[in-house]
Amino acid sequence: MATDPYPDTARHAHVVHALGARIVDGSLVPGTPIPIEEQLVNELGVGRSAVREGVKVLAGKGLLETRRSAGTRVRPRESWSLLDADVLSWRFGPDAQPGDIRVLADLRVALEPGAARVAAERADAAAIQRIDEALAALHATADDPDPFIGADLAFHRAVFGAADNDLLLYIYDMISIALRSVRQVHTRSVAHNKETLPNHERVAVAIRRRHHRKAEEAMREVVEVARADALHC
Amino acid sequence: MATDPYPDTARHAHVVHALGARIVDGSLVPGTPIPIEEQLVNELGVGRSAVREGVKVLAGKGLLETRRSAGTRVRPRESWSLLDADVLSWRFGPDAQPGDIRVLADLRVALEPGAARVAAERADAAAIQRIDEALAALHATADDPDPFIGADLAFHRAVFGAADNDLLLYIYDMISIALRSVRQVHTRSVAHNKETLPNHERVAVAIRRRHHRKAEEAMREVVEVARADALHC
DNA sequence: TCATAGACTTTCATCTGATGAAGTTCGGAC
DNA sequence: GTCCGAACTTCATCAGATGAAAGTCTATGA
Repeated sequence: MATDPYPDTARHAHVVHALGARIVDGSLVPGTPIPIEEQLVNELGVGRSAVREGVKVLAGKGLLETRRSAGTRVRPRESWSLLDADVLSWRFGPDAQPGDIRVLADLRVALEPGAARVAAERADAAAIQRIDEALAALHATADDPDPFIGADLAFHRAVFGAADNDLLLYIYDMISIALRSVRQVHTRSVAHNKETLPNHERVAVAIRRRHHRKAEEAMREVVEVARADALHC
Repeated sequence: MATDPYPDTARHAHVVHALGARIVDGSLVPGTPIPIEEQLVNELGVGRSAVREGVKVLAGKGLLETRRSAGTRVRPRESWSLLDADVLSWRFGPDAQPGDIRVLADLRVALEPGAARVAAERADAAAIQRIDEALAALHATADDPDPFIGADLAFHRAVFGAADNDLLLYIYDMISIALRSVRQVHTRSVAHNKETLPNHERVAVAIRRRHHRKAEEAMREVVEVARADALHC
């Protein structure tokens, strides 16, 4: 059952990861019963408590469903907590599906312009300053593909933070988990990076001026370009 | 420790709910250690296994953190899985904070216009038909405040469904959990309901015609009105 | 042949006790 | 006053026992 990223400690976390990853990547099909507790104990080399705790965690994320005496089965995909950090990292692993890349890119297009708009409505001085700082970092790293990714993520996070909405920020953080894994989506050439700077600048300026329409449009430009890049590769 | 919605069975679920609700409503402050296992066993009237399984589930949702020999403590709010179905239902209970209503209304403004836009880009014939059916149900229940709420939620869900993006749909389903609880956000007068019909209609028509700009604008109108209503009350 | 009641089996649910490991605390030596 | 270590606290995990509920099989009667 693959390698074990949790050597001695955190046995129950090992169970969570081992089963969770196999469910999300499709090895364990929804509706199918998973091996019985005793067999998991043998396969995973942990005690029954650890198995049960792990299974309960996955049930809490909507991936599993236990029924007394009827076994434990994988729940249908509609029940999964798709924006759970673990579920996302299992899904957007090193080799994510092309379809998932599209989902991610579309989600940004659907979400980020609106978030920029609300940010322009709600941003206070401190939030605006954080955006400006993030923008400066963006400019500073434009020649450096690797740090630029982090600066880019930080910029977008600053925008979401300015909207003063914890649910929105949470959504961004989850997107960002996925983005970071499938870094191709964000790994553009230096030329690409420089091209996107003016758009980012326009986002920051528009928010600073509380111009929600312009903030939204500028952000749309940013994420549309990112989507085109992502789908092109 | 409040009443028990889980009488005999599902002991661990009782633990999850009892602790989770108290964490999210602020009774248990982040950073504070919660009672030790033995005490929880006594307070909650369940065995140690049930307590441990429940605590693990909450840890999986980012609400708790256990450290061997150092107790179990409430994690900072930034770590919570804010879009988890349980966390949302604890937060947006019968008496949600006014600030949370604002967060919800803003989130819709940030999200739904963009979702409608992507829906207009991606909708296939079946999705468009589902939207039309939902629109018909909306018209049919306009005089009936209670069924109208359901029809409204169904319409918006159909729009999100048309975007062919499971993450987006998941986000909507979570929003919908919150909306359903704080139904004031959606409980408008019959007059209000009738006023909003043309806007919904415009959303449906724009998506049918693949006109993303109009779909977005119409949806913005819908959620801006809803926000104004929600913040006004 | 077929339907059905009841015994049997499987499998999760829970409790309990025992052992271990890793922080915490506190006293004592210097 | 500072540092070391022993005692203590508290979670981590295993193992065994009991229970409950759902499915399965079988024998019986029509």
